[in-house]
Amino acid sequence: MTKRPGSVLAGRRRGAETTEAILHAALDELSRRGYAALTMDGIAERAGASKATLYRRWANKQELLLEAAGLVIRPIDAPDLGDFSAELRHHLRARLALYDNERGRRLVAALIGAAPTDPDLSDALRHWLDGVSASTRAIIERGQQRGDVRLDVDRGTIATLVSGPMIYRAIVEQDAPDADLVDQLVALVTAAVSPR
Amino acid sequence: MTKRPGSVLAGRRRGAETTEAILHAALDELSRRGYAALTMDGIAERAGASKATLYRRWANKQELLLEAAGLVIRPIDAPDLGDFSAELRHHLRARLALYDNERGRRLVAALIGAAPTDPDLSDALRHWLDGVSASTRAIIERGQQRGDVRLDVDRGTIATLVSGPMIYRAIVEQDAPDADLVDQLVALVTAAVSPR
Amino acid sequence: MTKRPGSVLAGRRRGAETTEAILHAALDELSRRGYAALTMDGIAERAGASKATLYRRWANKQELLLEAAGLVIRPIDAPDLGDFSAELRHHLRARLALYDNERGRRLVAALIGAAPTDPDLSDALRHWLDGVSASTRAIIERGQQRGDVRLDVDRGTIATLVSGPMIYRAIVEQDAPDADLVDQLVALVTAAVSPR
Amino acid sequence: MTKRPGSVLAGRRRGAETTEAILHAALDELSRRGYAALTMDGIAERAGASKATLYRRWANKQELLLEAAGLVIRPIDAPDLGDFSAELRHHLRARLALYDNERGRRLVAALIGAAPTDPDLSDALRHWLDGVSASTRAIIERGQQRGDVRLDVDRGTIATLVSGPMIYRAIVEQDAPDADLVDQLVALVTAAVSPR
DNA sequence: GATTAACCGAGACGGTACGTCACGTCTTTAA
DNA sequence: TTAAAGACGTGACGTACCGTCTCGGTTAATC
Repeated sequence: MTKRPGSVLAGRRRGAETTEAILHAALDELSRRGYAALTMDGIAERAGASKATLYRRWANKQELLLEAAGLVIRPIDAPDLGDFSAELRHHLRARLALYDNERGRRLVAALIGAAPTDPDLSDALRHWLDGVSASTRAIIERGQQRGDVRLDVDRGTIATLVSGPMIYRAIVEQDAPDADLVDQLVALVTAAVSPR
Repeated sequence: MTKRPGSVLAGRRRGAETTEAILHAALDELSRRGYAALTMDGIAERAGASKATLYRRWANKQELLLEAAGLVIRPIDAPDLGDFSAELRHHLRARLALYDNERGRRLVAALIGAAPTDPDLSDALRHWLDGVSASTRAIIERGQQRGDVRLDVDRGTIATLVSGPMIYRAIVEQDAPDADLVDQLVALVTAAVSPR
Repeated sequence: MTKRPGSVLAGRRRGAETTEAILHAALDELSRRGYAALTMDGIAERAGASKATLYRRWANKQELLLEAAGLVIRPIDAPDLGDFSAELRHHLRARLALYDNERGRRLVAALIGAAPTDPDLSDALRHWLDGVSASTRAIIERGQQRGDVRLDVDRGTIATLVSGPMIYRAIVEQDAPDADLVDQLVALVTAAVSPR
Repeated sequence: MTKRPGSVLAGRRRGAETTEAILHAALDELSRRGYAALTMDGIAERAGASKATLYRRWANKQELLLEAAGLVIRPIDAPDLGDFSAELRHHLRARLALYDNERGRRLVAALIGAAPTDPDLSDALRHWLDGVSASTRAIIERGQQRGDVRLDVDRGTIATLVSGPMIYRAIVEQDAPDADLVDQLVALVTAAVSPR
């Protein structure tokens, strides 16, 4: 019997592992069977969890997917390398990792496809996006401070200009963007924004 | 018992008006209630048709949506205007119509989101895409023949470079791309591809 | 031009062969695939006719089935043989033909099963029944006139008494009533109704 | 992830009240609207349950109806009363309850009508039948042991002889068999099977 | 022999019920 | 207290059959 109410760690406590197992199960199901076949029952079964546990942690399917996506879609840094072209190339190459596998592409496609319908998803997508865009804008800004980049270019547009083709290649053309695309992109943008 | 014709043209013909009513009902529902709320029953009811009639024409929801999308997503021409920048600007501005309303953006987002899962949708998307890309490539080719555009630029990459930001703005940033974006895009690309 | 509205009979006549083909197709389908699988489309196809032709002749499925049943369920005569037992035996043996095959049993079962729901069917069933019952009652009446049968027996009850077990064996026990059952039935009834 | 019990008794139990509500709803619908108008949606709605719940318990409409029928069609006892005629009369009168209302007659008619098509239904019908027949045979056997009934009568045939007219009156003639029919039946059978 | 009206096969159509499946909620038992 | 198991209401899916309706084309009675 010996009830021990004072004990802080009463009850279960295994929560973190379960959460991770569920998130990975979700990503597994996504890459194996595709977005359309993603079901909460399927994720629960693969995770060895119960559906109630899923709903205890996330309000609905979208929220779970969103957090799972966060495991894959990580912020990408943009270190100061002293040269605009080098920085941009470095940054864009770092982005390739997300798209070089079917799972990543499916994940991003799913987010984009569902976003116009789901406000939460939409917000999250926009937030992730802002981060990515911020890196690019920072690179441009440093370039402008250095004198590598003309002062009259619009940083937001340039950010859109480099992000667009990456996602377009990955999601619409459904092919992995590669170093070659990055290089051409860097060359074109560099030519366009260089002073004179 | 009469002679058995077995002819190809026997029996009542499918009503073209019904088909159109259904397709428009689908687009209506899409723009009013969003992709997630799209139901075959809903479309049938709005069209004044029966669900059986829908399934007589299309094997499933995706196929119907696909054809409905075809009504909105039309090929965009790229006439010869004698000048690279002018042609590109004209072409990109023509594309804006698709994205300047919620319905068009939702439609394209839905297609992109569902494509990685559905092979038919994927094919259709790719086909539409090829058409759009072909227009852009033709503009670049004419520019190269005129001498407006350097000969060493990769036409496919340029096509991706201009298509990407348009869709990115519309679908990911969820905002209508406007004449301003087009102008900046044209300026940047022109600067990048101009000889010397 | 010469419009002649007065003319009553002009135009093609309905084909008797088609009607028969349809009725036989219905019976075919019934014996092959059972009542539950009976569909108007199926009957039409087997008959090489069109559904419209079926509905031109019969208002609905029940009516068609009813007429088809009439081909199988024929009135059974009860000739005067000069002896009550002989007449009853003769009559009941004549009834066996309807039940000695799966089709007949299914048909009667279908009629009986559907009758409580469908008033028309119910009427038709009752009409057929009255005929059968009338034969039995006539046999009993002749027996009473001859002195073979007691005058105080209720003819209707005796009719029910002999009809009941036949149908019961066929439809409920789902077995063909045979000469043996008839003989036992005749013996029992004869014993029960004989004078003294 | 916790220990996986895999135990047989885990999870929410099926509500017995729900099951009963559904069965009664089915019988309600049957007696109110008839067999042909019986729909799973209708039953679900009347029971305040969902269609999914119906299909969780029964594989299809037939199986549900079958179990519902079991609530109405109960085994009928045949106690030893020391006298053949009295026992037979008692037993047959007990059977009247099933047929003295529209619902019971419709139910039995539906079972009989559908049985030739559906093997499960057929088995169930036969099983119920065997029970009823067994009671009658037991009555006859006791009669034979007492000397009330001749030893050379076939018990099975007598059982058919008394069951047949009851059902015939109820289902084919579509009228409630009453005490009068029972009395006449008893009188006739007694006369037929009495020694001498 | 030409006209013409009804017939015919094919099959589309609006309805309605079927049986399935996933969502998100809930209850039960065990740890 | 937290978990797995799984029942539950809801509502969409895609299928099947009913009885009705066009559509061309055929056939037989009347002119």
